[in-house]
Amino acid sequence: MLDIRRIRSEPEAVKAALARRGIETSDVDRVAELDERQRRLASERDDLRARIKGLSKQVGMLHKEGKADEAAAVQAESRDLGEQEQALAAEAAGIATEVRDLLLRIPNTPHPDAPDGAGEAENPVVRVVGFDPDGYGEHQRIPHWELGPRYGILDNERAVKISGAMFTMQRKGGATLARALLQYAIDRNADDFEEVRPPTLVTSETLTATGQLPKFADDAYWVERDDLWCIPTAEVPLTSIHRDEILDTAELPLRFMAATSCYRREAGSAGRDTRGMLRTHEFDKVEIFQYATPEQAPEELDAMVARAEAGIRDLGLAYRVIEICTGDMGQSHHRTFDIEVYAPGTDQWLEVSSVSWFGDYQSRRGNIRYRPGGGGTAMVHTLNGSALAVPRVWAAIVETYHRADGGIDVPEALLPYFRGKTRIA
RNA sequence: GGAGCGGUGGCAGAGCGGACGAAUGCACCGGUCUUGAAAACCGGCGACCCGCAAGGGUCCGAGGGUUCGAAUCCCUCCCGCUCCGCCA
Repeated sequence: MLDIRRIRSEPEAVKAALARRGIETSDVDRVAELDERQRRLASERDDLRARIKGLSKQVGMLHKEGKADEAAAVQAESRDLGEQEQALAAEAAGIATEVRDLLLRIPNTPHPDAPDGAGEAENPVVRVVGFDPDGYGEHQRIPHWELGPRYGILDNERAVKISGAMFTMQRKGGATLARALLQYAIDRNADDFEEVRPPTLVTSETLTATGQLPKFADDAYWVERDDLWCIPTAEVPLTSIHRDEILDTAELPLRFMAATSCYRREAGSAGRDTRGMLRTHEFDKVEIFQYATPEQAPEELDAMVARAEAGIRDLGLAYRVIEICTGDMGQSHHRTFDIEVYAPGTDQWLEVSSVSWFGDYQSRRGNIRYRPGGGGTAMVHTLNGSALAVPRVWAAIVETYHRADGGIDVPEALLPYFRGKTRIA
């Protein structure tokens, strides 16, 4: 959520920033106009309320002095004002709600350094690491959706029987691999991030704080009977850990990580990437997250990208880092870097991590504050990123580590999690 | 799910229709004293909105209602605790 004061004081700058996303910005004007009206009404209401308070005190005093008829006259006057006051209050409250509803739907402004672009195709590649297009053998050019069934480590036919399209099931070494990747990602970030096992069913308030609601309700699974939502990412519960709290500035940055299942309806992409593990309704991911001061945020963003990157690199996979351009950014994002792993069998760069700085967009929604020096409170900044999202890394490993003579090796970094085995299959 | 009790400032906790944004204690900040610290004493100390300011307003779990006036009374909901029921 953008700061209403910023919209008041520099509406044109806000609109210019939003326009870089290629979106229509008339809502900003609408908000400014409604806000102005709301404040005027609220101010009139405040004056009335102050008069009523004064009159009420008089009534109390007059009663004590035994002047009952004078008191009755004042009461009558106050009652009239009360009716006016209620009408004004109702109107102001209605407009305030309207302003908030609009604000919740206006996306974050991109960071000045975020690259301009109309969409995905214009995301600049920041660096490519470990990639040699000619460095792969024929045996590595087989997609994981063929290798998986061949070695009995991926059984999507039965997953579909159990849960329907776009659900997957790993078995044997494939299941071990999926779990090992989570453990691996947790272990290598445990130096700086507190491990959390958060709830994965959350309330609407929680899903609103991070930005999925109200605009993207169709993308999430909803448990209607209890009005709870399945999290699309651990970002959601982690961000709300300190919702409606004022954080101790000395403790910032405050870092958390969690391995959870993530649930996505993929409503807009039915029929796309339906094979294998490229796009699934349910998958596991280790998320790293932090609350930081605005001063700390830029370097923490770089540090989180470096962590996510190192996790992929140390698995022996080729990857590239891209920066997300203004036209491709998520609603809540201020600045974002993605890491894409190279999967030789499918011959694709697969997004396996997205690391973002949200500014105070989420913390304003969630009312998460700290006390900067010099008094008062301010919104903290939030940052998060996938340390490792399992399915696509799984796919890249299975394809990359397929041996010419058959079988799939365990990447060296994962050996500690394979109970002495050196083969996934 | 049923019954009972409860939700007040960073924490504990009083207030139960009128001058209450709210006693008191702890914590915290500043000062006096001290070589320094502790103790003691003095002072300060919630968040938010509008306003250049003076000042005004909102907030006692949330939302409605009663009243001239609600932290205080009534209703609904949410959360917590205790007991019962059910149950990995």
